[in-house]
Amino acid sequence: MLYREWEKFLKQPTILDVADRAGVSKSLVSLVMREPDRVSDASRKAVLDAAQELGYRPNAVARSLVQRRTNVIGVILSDLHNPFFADVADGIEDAAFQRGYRAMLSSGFLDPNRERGAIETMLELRVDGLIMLGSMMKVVDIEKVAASLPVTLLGRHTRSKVVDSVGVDDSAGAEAAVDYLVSQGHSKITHIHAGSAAGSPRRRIGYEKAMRRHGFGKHIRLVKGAFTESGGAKAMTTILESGDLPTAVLAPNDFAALGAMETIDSAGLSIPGDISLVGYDNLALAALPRIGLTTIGQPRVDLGRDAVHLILERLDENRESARHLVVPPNLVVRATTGPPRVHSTGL
Amino acid sequence: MLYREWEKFLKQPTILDVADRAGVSKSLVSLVMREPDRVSDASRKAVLDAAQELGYRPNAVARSLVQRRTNVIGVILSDLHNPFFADVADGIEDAAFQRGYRAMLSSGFLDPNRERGAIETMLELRVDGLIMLGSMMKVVDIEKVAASLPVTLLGRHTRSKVVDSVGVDDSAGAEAAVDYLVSQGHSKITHIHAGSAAGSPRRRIGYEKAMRRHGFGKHIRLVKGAFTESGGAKAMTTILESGDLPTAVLAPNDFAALGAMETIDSAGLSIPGDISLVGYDNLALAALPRIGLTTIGQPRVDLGRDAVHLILERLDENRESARHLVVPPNLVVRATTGPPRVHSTGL
DNA sequence: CTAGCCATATGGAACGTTCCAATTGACTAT
DNA sequence: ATAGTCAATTGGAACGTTCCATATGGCTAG
Repeated sequence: MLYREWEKFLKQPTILDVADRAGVSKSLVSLVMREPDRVSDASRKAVLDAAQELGYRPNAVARSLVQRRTNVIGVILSDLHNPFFADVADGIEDAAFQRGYRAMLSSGFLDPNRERGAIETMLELRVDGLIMLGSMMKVVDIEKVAASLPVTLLGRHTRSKVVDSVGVDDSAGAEAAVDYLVSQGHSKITHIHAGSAAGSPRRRIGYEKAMRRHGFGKHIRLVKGAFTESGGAKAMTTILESGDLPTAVLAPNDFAALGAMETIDSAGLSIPGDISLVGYDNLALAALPRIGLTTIGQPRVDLGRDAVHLILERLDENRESARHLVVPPNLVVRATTGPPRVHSTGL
Repeated sequence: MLYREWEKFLKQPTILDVADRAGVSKSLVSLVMREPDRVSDASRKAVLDAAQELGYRPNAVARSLVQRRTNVIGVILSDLHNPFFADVADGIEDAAFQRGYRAMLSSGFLDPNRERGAIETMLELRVDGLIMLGSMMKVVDIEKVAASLPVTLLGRHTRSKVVDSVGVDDSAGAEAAVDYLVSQGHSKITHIHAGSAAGSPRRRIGYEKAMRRHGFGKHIRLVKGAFTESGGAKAMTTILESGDLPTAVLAPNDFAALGAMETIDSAGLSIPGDISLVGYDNLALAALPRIGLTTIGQPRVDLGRDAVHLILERLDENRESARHLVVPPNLVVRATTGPPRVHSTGL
């Protein structure tokens, strides 16, 4: 038993040890592990018993080497702290597991260089596919990676011919928000946008489109902010100082909405009494007491599942051409929206 | 070039391809990759150039097989969504990377069975060490795992002789909270606890100890809640309905504090005017506008770093006996605490 | 009694590295 | 000239699996 006592951890038993003890060949043991049905009852029992007694555990490293396949899907999260990514990662792990794969997560630390390093590690580890959540890298660089393995870009849109993508229809989300506000009686709806940051342009387009569709083109008003709390706060300050108050504000995401909320609060105005506020992303914090932010939700777990399926289509079904999936978002109504005060209901 | 066109992805070049092209032996190539200094300048350049031209990337799977070491540390997060774990994971990835290791994250989905499965996968993958963040499993089961590799338990205390642990001094944190409240003039401080849930007993002990130390033993009051928002809300309701209001409440964690906050709000009482409130954990949400929760912070990144070091001590320095690290927490003062109203300042 | 078949089981090569003992050859000291 | 030294390099044996072509042996049909 302790025949190698000088080793800190006992040498793990191999398939050969099991074969010896069971009195069969290593090939048979291997077969029992992979396709138990193809083996006679007696052998199967002998092997299984021996494996049990020795505490044998297949060595995935050796298996991967000969199979040239690790059954691992690499996932690079640009930011571990983003709760949106955490949800998506859950969906990924789940879907991967059900198809016999494992997910290996790694953080990109919001830094393209560290992200690049994380990818390099994944490639050395020979993961079978790569899912990038909110990557900070340039698409051309990602396309180079896609020469070695299937890559899916999640949460970013692309028309690439080699990397797949799955994203949310940001335009539709913004439209839904405007539609809802209009249904509540709003017409003076201002949009804080985040410039050309990922996702923002499409949200802006949806906003403008919906405003025009409702005949409120003249009320379109865009204020530059950012995807951050302070970006939202500054933009809101600009709006308040302009003196021309809208009855509703559509923020580019929940963080910005939070900043706007703070600004409105400290100006002594009420939400939604004076101004209705809508965020985007439906982060967990949007549901917190005292916050209760109306926002646009994204089917996160579905996104994860879809990303895995895209990888597996290339791996197991030999798909060659890129696919780009777009899933629709949904509106989540909470406490920061309501009808505008009567005197401003227009008409 | 496309000599294997039928393959979806080009066969990756191996060390042999590089050796051929550089006109040297495979052993030399291997040496260049590992210890470039031991090779003549000419050979080094030839090999590096050849590798570059072929796009060679070392195969970590093959290397791991022969070295019987993967240079990967497995990390099981009981819950990906817990922002506390995300911070710690950051610290782990960072520290591991600096020591030449990679971290492989996996979620336990808050379910002991799935956690068990995640461990099994890690073991098959032959990770070199395992860090468990907030594990839901029994310590005896984890100790069995520790027979195969070094295991560090993080965020849970244990006296185990085989698994290491690193945790926060929960008792000291609760003491610090009480000390601060007393310094503000409070004496009627009530503690909502979470029964025997991980961490709660120590926090309660710290509370009681500090209360006695200040001579407020008679004001010790414990109300059973839980580590959840609803748990905090219910406990707070109990307190309010008792009619005997404390001037300050120490919640078992931030979520519970949030629930308590909601209850106090809807009772029409003010924070901190009527009741000061202290949480525990310093989650990101504690810093949000409108929330501004005073709470006990934990040095998360340090925790991660320490956990990695514990693993590496066993791996690289042959430590045999278990170590249990305890790091001190720190108080973060925000808006939910202040002096009690004058009429209740006691004396 | 022989041929053929089928289910079951086997040995050896391969996967892409690292490790180690052994080889080479230039140079130095005698 | 000869032996010794040293740096640089090499070939072959591992590592623990899977895969594949082949062997074994009992059974059935002629």
